[in-house]
Amino acid sequence: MFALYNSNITMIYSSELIKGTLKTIVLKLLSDNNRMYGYEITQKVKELTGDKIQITEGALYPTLHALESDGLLSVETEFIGKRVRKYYSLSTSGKQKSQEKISELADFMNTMKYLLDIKTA
Amino acid sequence: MFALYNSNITMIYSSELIKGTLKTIVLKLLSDNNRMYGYEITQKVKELTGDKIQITEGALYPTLHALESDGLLSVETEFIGKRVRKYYSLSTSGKQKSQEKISELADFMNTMKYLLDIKTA
DNA sequence: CAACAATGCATAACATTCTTATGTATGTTT
DNA sequence: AAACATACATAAGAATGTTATGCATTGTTG
Repeated sequence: MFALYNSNITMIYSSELIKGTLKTIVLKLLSDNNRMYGYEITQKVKELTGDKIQITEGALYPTLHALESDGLLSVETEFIGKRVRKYYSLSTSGKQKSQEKISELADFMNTMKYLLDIKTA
Repeated sequence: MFALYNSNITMIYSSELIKGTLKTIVLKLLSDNNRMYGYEITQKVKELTGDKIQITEGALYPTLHALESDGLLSVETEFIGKRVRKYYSLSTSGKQKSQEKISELADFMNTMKYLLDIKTA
């Protein structure tokens, strides 16, 4: 099940665009999904964006740790066979923060789309 | 002449959102306006976004210098009385690059809006 | 079954790109 | 004359990514 824009063209965004949006993406996915683990998040984002947004592990794991130490996420460690898996879910304050960040980013996207479309001449 | 979203609420975006979009914003304004100087760009962005996006000088001037040294912008220095003013305009390769960056950012915005709206449940 | 790819976590060195602070100078308004 | 706006510039520091590396387990394929 896919939902892609320009799925024929594989255009991976230049990385600097992702900056500043990663936390919000993570919070959004967790607000929709109740609980997810790190690797799952990277795959979900790839899937939902048709490979356009690829979250690197070097970015994701520190971000998850930061959100956790801010009290926005709680963690449950589980073992799948011998392999560790860490499930993250939103805390109460995480749910609050999640809504705020999503609203802010959505608003920002509208403003940016307006800025990009406008002819100021 | 204004065009604001939520003009009653002054919500300045948390700064990290701007990251990675500044070059594109500058290129976009220059593709619409033929030539502009630095201070003018900061004011135009403020005006167009209803104060939501405020470009700091510490970010803008280094960006203009970088775009210039990449050959994307050309400069003309003028004096208004005794005060210096540096007008920037797109070079030929700058016009090309401008279109590319605008397309990429517009596409990214669509993808992000999709990501934010979706219910993955 | 051996090799390779995928799953799953983690951290460190480095790069990029902002913010904040500071500096210099001229022009305008109260 | 003080304050604010215009107009440029740069440097120290913070934030947040990439790239590289490491380790271990599980699934797939020739």
